[in-house]
Amino acid sequence: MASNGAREYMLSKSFDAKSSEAKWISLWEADKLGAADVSTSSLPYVIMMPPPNVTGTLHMGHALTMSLQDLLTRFHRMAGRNTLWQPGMDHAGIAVQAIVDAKLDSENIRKEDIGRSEFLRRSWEWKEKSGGTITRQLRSLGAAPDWARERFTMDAGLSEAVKKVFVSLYEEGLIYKDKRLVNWDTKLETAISDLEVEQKETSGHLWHLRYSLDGDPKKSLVVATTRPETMLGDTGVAVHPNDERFKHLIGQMIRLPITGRLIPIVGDEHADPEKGSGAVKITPAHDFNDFEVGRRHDLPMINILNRDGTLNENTPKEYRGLSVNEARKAVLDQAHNEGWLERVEEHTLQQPIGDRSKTVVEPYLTEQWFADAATLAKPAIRAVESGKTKFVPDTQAKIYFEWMRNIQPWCISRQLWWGHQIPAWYDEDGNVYVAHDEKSAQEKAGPGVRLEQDPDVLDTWFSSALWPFSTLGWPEQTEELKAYYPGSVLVTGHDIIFFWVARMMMMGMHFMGDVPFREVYIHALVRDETGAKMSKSKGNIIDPLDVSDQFGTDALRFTLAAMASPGNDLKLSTDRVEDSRNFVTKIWNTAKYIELKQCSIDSSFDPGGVSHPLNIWILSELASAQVKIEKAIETYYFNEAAGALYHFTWDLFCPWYLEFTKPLLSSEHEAIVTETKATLAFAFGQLIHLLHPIMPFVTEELWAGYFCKANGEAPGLLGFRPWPEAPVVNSADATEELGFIRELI
RNA sequence: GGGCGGUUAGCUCAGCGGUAGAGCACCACAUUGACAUUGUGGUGGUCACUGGUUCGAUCCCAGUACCGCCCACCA
Repeated sequence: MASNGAREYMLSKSFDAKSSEAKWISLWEADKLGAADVSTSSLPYVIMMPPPNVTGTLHMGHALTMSLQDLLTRFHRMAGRNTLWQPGMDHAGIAVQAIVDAKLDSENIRKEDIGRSEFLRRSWEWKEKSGGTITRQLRSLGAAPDWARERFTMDAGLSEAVKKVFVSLYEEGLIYKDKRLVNWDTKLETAISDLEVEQKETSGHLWHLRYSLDGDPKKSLVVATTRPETMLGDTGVAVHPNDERFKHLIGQMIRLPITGRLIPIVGDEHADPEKGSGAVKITPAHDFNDFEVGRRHDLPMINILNRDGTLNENTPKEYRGLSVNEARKAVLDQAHNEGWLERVEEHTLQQPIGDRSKTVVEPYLTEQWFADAATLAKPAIRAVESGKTKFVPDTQAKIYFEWMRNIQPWCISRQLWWGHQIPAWYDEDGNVYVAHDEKSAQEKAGPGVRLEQDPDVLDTWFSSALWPFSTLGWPEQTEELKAYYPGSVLVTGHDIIFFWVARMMMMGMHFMGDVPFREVYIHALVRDETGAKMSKSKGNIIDPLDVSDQFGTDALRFTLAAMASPGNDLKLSTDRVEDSRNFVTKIWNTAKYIELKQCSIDSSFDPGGVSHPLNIWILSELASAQVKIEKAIETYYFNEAAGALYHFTWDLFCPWYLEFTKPLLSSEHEAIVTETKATLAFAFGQLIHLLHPIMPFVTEELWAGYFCKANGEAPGLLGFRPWPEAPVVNSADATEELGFIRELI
């Protein structure tokens, strides 16, 4: 090494995040940093990336979850594990269909006119474009999964898994067709699951309607309703069997206004004497409670709605084709004019809204495919009870249990085109043949029978539920499946415990006989400044790429890690990111100082042989910081790992140690100078390793830009290097001085 | 109605049985010294409230208030 002090700076004045990021992103990929090696014997470490939807762009929540997963993967890779971070994307059935629908709308094209195959072609086109955007964005967050293994939920292989699972569950009686009320999205014209319905508080009215008894128009009964238009489908009125006011009326008939239909008064405990008027109208085809009452009393079920939510041919002529709101007004007008509108009250109610379409959801009587979730849930519940899968933080397990123990049948069919078409065929008599493909369906049906495939597709979450094993090649018994199932940890937000975690647990237990992952780390949701969930429709998205452009990806990642304390949602402020950016700069300048002092890493450096108390001190502080960091990462206390790195660097290493090295390095004792230079280089080199999982870019840059060059080593990726041992120092001879230093600081 | 979480400095948040912490903001001082994307020092807190356990509680327990979220239901 040159010792004339005239050597030029190798490190630039400041860290240029943008160009550095571009460089390392492509180098990591070229050198296959993320590649899992199924043939190695080292212990696997597996994270299944929650596949982002192919819709739109990544948001701050993605930035958080991806940063944490990347951090974990990098840490465990350096620690010698055979890591697989499995990337991919989800076809997001409803979301994509809604987007393609909207584009068609804007071109004044009806999807029925272009047909299913053209619609699918356009959807794939969207997928290619949007999916490319997302993987680019993922890369720019520093994510280095095993890109060669990228999967899409509608890949041939994954579709194969979906068919296999459907057929097999059907044959086991765990998938069945049933005619019952489902939540119906009137805009997208499809069934959706309970989970896809949001309740939105709206102000409305409670209308009291007076119905006359048949044959005795002087006697009447008042019912209260928030939805008067549904009376066109009423088939009864219920009163509580013990309600003294009404019990004598049970069994009598009412002449329903407008339709003139005769409907019975029934006694049912659903009627709450305290609520409304005490008598409740029963619309079995358009209300979940009324459906049950209708079943108990064998009332007819009259569907009054078309698929688009307008009134159908089961209503009087003048009502047909009206929207629900128009029909409501018309019913009320008529009631007012005819004198049976008793009174009106203000009333707030929860209106069901489809989470994708943001339009009204109607309970709708249709035939749909259901999965027997209660049966599938049982082993999945036991797996968490017995600790085969652990939730972190463990309070999240309660939420899982609560839902799983009260789980309802899962409506898995959707009246969409984009998705996995249901592998069921019907003959002309409506008999159903569930089979892997048309050929085997034909075999089941017999020769010459005309078959038509079910036009519906499966709920997106049906294929996502298989992700932990379908991505590994299942149903083939691949090497990957053997090596990488079950996964180590699933990292996700609490908003999809029900949607996804629960269903992966069910499918994993059923088809693999084992849990899909040993731990579920539930991280915070990133919220906006008011604490509201960020969402496109609210327009409160903070784009992580903007933040990373402004402050650098390392700064963003460090901020997210520092804020990721378990259990709490986090409200992101750019002040914090700015501070992290300053931290990156601090690290950069530290490296420049070390370079200026011409320190270089000596691979034979032995921390135990260091004798100057200051050098012993910093190495022992480094060791204790390192232990903290390792423990914090292993227990998912990312905030503590980030905090320990920050504290060590900014409160100990820079202001104290670095400052003290200034006089030491001008010492006349060459041994002290040599030892101090070596310790500086060693400690900082080690620090770069410890920082790498959180801040991959600046650490790679420093490793290659200074440390490798200074040592004449071939620059290898820092990400491939082994996680260092914590230094062990021999402090026996310096106990007093160490005590003094610690006291001082 | 059921469940979960929160309440700590002006702001965003850590901490957690033994003189209350960070960053930002604010104030003062420093400056071509690795670093102005800086350094040093400072202002600022009945740790929501009320009881209890304890030698000692911001921390544990019980309750109250307010805030947020999830689930269910509302004629």
